[in-house]
Order: sequence, then C-alpha cells, then structure tokens
Amino acid sequence: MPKFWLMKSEPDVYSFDDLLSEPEQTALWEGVRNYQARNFMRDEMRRGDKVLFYHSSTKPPHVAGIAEIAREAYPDPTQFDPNSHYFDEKASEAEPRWVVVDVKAIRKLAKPVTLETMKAEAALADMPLLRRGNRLSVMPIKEKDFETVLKLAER
DNA sequence: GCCAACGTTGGC
DNA sequence: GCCAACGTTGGC
Repeated sequence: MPKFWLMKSEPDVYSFDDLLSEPEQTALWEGVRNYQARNFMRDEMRRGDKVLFYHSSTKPPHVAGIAEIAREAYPDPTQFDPNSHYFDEKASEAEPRWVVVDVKAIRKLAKPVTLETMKAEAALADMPLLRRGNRLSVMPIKEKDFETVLKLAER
C-alpha cells in the first residue's frame, strides 16, 4: 500500500515545472534540515508513494502537481559540500545527518489547487497543512485527502 | 534539564 | 512588512 505525502517547495527556488524539465522528470529532494521531516523521509517514505507537490511562499500558495517517490532515502550530498547553502559542518560521510529521496513528477494538475480552495473544502478539514502554524515541509496525508485534492483540480 | 533569546517558515 | 508558531542554541 503506497503512502501519501505533501512536500513543500518555494517555486522561486524549485518549482514543479523545474522537476518536469529534469532528465526522467526526477530530482533529489535536497536541503531538508528539519528532523521531523527528515525522519519521515528516512523511515517512512517508500518507492511508489505518492506526493502532492505544494508551492509555498507564492501568491496564491497552491498544489501544482503530483509526483512519486522514485528512490528511498540516502545521504543528502549537499550536507558535505562547503560551498552549498545546505552545508552542515557537523555531518560527515561516515555519519551523515540528512537524507534525500528521489522524487519523480507524474503530472501537473489540470489547474492548481489553491490553499484557499483547500481551506474551503470541508472534507480536507483535518489535513495537517491547513493547521495553523504548520511549518513542516514534508508531511504525511491521507489517501482520501490526496484524492480530494485531485478532484478539486478538475473542478 | 530549563528556558530565554534568536532564527526560520510562511500566510496574510 | 508583520507576526504567529515553533525549532534551535547556549548559558546556567
């Protein structure tokens, strides 16, 4: 049974279109530096899990597309790179601290599903994204919420 | 181990 | 630009 996730990205930094233009429409999901988000990626994400790709810090914030986990967790190379914004001096090859997964785009939504639309949808009321103050960039969602968002994209 | 200060996220 | 929420850091 695949699990379902929502992953946030700022489109100015990395957008769903960027993912679509990658070879194999696949990229490393690098730069996660929050332990709870890391643990989800490391311990619970499995190949074939489905992902809502969410654009944050944009107007309006929205789900842009769907993707899947193409490779399970392995060390995030940016943590070892002193020139990277994501460099972590406390991490080493022997004891990596952060992980990436590979994410592969499935398709763009027919139309973006905005945060406002999701908030107005009673069926999504318990989705963690909509909880006040939620800052997690990687979060599990329920299959029914994933399906509801897909339906909203067709409306 | 507590907690104040500080930094970041992200919607508005 | 503001600010709520909350994670991290560091002094004690």
